[in-house]
Amino acid sequence: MTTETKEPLHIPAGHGVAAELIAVLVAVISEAPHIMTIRDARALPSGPFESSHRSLQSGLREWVEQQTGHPIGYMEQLYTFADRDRGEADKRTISISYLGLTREESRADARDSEWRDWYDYFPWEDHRKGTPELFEAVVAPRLRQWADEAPGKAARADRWQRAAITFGLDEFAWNEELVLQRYELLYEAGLVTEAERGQKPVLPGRAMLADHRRILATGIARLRAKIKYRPVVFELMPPAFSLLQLQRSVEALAGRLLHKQNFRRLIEQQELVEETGLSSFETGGRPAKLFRFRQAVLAERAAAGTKLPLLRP
Amino acid sequence: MTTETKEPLHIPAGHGVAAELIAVLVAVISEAPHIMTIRDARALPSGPFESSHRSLQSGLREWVEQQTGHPIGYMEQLYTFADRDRGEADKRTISISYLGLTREESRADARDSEWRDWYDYFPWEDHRKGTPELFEAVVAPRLRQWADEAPGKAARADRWQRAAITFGLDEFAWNEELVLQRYELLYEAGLVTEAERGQKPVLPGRAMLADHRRILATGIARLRAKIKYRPVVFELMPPAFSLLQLQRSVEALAGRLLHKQNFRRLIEQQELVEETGLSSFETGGRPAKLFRFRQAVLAERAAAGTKLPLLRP
DNA sequence: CGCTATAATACTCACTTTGAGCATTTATAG
DNA sequence: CTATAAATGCTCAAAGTGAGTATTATAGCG
Repeated sequence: MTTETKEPLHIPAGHGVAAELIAVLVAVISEAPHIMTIRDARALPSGPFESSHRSLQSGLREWVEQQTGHPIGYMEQLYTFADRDRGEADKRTISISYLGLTREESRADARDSEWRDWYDYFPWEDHRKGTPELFEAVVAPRLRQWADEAPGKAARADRWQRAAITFGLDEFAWNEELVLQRYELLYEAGLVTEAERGQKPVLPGRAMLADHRRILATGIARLRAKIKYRPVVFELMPPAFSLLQLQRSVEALAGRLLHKQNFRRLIEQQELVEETGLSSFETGGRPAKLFRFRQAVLAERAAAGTKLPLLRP
Repeated sequence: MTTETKEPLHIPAGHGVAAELIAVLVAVISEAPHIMTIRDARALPSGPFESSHRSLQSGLREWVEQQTGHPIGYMEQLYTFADRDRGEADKRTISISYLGLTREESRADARDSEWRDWYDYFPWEDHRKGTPELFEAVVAPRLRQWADEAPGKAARADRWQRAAITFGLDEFAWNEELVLQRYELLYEAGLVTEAERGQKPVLPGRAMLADHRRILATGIARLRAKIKYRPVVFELMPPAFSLLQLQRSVEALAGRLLHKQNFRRLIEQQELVEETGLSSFETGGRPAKLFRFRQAVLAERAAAGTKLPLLRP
């Protein structure tokens, strides 16, 4: 939808800026969440926005296909930010990031691109086997130390509260959605590599070029939030799947385990899936019925139900 | 948080693009939702992103203050899009839009800027007095007509279903969050002015320059969604307020009426507010206790509760 | 062939959260 | 003193959730 305007709203600025497109492309591969990477798994697929591109989305699709040989299915915009420090002095770069979901097709196109488990970059985000030992051993003590370094009692308490909330320490419950807040706090505390160039990282977890790891954190956070109120997981599933497979995928993304029976009840009562009539005999137990996603829900359920106490009409 | 990179990820594109910042600045004035406008209320505050700006956000703040004399409190990014059709041939414009919330201070700075009720632009969005007559009279019949114009039976049914869902026709319930979808559908159906330049609009509602009305729709939709799970309304309230005032503000934004007792229960059990000890005797009834927002919740409640059936640890 | 391990699937039950509404209290304006 | 307008309190049923227990269907094995 575009509108021509006879009178431009602004005189275009003299210098202009460079625009860059960046993709967080996600697939679930053997029950683990993966992202597409390039440059020895240290960067996300990206490239400049050019005048030949029809739109931001299509520009990004072109870059990703060119760099990874992999097409994107579902896409949504993540965030746009401007960097002061890169490139020429007077030239700013604007980066527009997108979240993309796809089914892995194992087209081993190489081209310096590869799928990587996203927990390689954020080991502290996987709580499927309970709270990682990392927490007791490193995260909590180091954050405590960082909090104690603050000048002033109030500032120390404040730092510790922030740490406790975002990492689920003390009485606070773990909240899997706070991926970005956690990364930024670790960055601020100097515990991840991008922060201290050349120094040995305090925490395990692969670093990335520029702020790509931060963008990845943004993407993970968005996806973890979104699976709760929109049927996006299905973009990551094969055409037919068992309910346990579906559950494992959600668990992989959320980084936590779910209650099996209640998970089924949720899926069924929301009528998100329908039976294919097929079964899978591959698990060694009772065969699982295979389901497919009910495309109709995309139309029916335009949005989630309200949380406001509405008045009847 | 910025990271220097010795090797830039990409060689900046030769031509570059122009970047524009646009604000949807909201305030609630006498129980009606308002937005800040410029140019005879036909445009949103905006201006080019320049190399002197420290960041996108601060650039936008500068423009808005300059154009309207009004500072912004809370801000969040809305969406970024690229337009082909504006400006020079080889020069693209990237527009980055923000949602801003503020308390109106009635600083009548004029300067060609003014607060306008957002329902001036979207009369069909206000359902506080029930479904507007507009629906029976114009919206429904015109959408029916538009649906019937589609080639092929399937396409006709499809169009009508989309219309029914987004506008709450037939059996579908009204969903106040679908502001953008509704505007885009009306645009597609040729019922709003930006679409048919020079023609008389079929629907009432003030048009805007370029795609500013679409950006406004995006902002309203975001805000209507967000008030349900984040305490953002308080950014729009005075320091002390009664619960009914608070309710009226939410109703103004959502465009629907709420159940009074249940609304209070919600606010109270979530401990969003605390008593100030003061009362308001201005309403002619029993005096209302005045409350203030509990700043602490911003820290405590980092995010909403889960909707996934978690397994206990 | 019957036994065992592994899942899938079914059903239960207490508890919490909502939607809807009635009832009571405390003001102001005549 | 009375009518009116709110504010505030309280109840109750229905729906939604968390946490289990119980039953059914396969494959693999001795």
